Amino acid sequence: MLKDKRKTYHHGDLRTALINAGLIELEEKGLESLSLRSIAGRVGVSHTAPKNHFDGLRGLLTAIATRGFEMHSQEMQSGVEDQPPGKARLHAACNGYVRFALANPQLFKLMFSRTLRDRSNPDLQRAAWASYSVLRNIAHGLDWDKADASGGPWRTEWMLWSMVHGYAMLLIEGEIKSNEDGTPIFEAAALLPDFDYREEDLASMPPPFEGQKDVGH
Amino acid sequence: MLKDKRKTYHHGDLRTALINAGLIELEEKGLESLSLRSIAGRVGVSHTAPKNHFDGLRGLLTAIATRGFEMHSQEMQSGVEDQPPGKARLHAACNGYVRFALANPQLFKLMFSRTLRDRSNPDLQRAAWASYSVLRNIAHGLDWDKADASGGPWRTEWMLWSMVHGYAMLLIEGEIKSNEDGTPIFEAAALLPDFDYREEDLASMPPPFEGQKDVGH
DNA sequence: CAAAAAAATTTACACTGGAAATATGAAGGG
DNA sequence: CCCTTCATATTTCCAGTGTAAATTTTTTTG
Repeated sequence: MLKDKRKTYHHGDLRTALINAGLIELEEKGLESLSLRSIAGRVGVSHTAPKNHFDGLRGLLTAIATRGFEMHSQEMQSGVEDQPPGKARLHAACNGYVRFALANPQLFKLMFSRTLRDRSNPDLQRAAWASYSVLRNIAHGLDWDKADASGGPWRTEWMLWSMVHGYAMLLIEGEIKSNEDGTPIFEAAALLPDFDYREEDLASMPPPFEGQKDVGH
Repeated sequence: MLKDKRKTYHHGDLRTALINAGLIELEEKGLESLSLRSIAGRVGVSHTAPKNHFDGLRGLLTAIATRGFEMHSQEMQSGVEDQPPGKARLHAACNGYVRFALANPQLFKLMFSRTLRDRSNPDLQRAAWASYSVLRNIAHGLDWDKADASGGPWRTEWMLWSMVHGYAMLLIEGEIKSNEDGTPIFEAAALLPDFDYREEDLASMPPPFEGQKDVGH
């Protein structure tokens, strides 16, 4: 009765236990020195036990990254829903993007590391796309000063994404200095150009990266 | 006479040989699977030989990153000098920033990895500052639509840096898709807001991150 | 030419992730 | 109830990794 795992299996729900332990170890030890053995050890199983649930370390990292994208989506979405449609939501989404990165720096870096995770994993792709869509859906209504000029509709969302992602990265890596409590000196939204905002339909938007229709590169 | 190393030392200039070999191995094997032993092996020395010239793997990576920032500066500077002062130079610098990152993705990631290099190294700091200064000096003349509003003078340069850095990162990691030849679909400059440009003096600008005066955090 | 210092090697150690064979325990069928 | 089957976890082993200490080799210095 001490250990009440309600699972029917051998030892319990090792899969999610490993992901949870991985999330903790990740921020504790850092992405670089994270080890499969220490994650397994934290759960109390041998270092080869994860093999039954994940395709090696890479597979576990992929699952952790997937969880990360789900958290990322939620962090942005929660801030967005409080705000009225328009510029306020855009600002909330951008601030949420950066807030998540600063709260989970190692996880954030893992999520965007091409080599450490398995990008062909469908769950990961779904979660990553959902996360990006929060930003994308809000960005679509924007009418940007140069929007009619050179490029297709991707230009505005890539510009937004680049800005907010770069700001998060530079803050995490300590290149841009932040307040003593870790919060950025400028909110992400303070770096944005002063967009005009207009509502439009979302129909004719192509995907911004290899996701959805384009799944599997 | 076959091996004409004009150095007076024991085996030659092992220090720069290791850096050069490291640069090659880095892009060949990738930042994650780079190994001190394989770098040393490529030069033809034992894996503990680097100890005499660098403070462990971290020291070698720091030296490689330093070299990277020097290359980065040059890549931006070369593009800038051809252009007339003003917006053209800004665009050239931004394009150079991203061009370098795409040409040396692993090196670029190393340069901005807080944990892999030793940020307290003075040579690294100097080189990183010089690289950033190219962008910074050009950014200073910009009068941005919200420049008078919330923040100090850092806001414009951080916005520029974030945008261009994020774009580079997302391209490198394959999140934003590029042309078949690897070049980006949009030049970095095409993502910039339409700045007004005015000349001003550079006197009252505080440093944008822990560099220069602030050396050593 | 000898002493001192620098540079590189050898050896050993504590780690890592992965593969293969083995043990454990739960589920399903007679 | 027992027996088989199969998923799960462990044990053992292996090729790597970076680092430290002692040792050898070479260069520089006096």
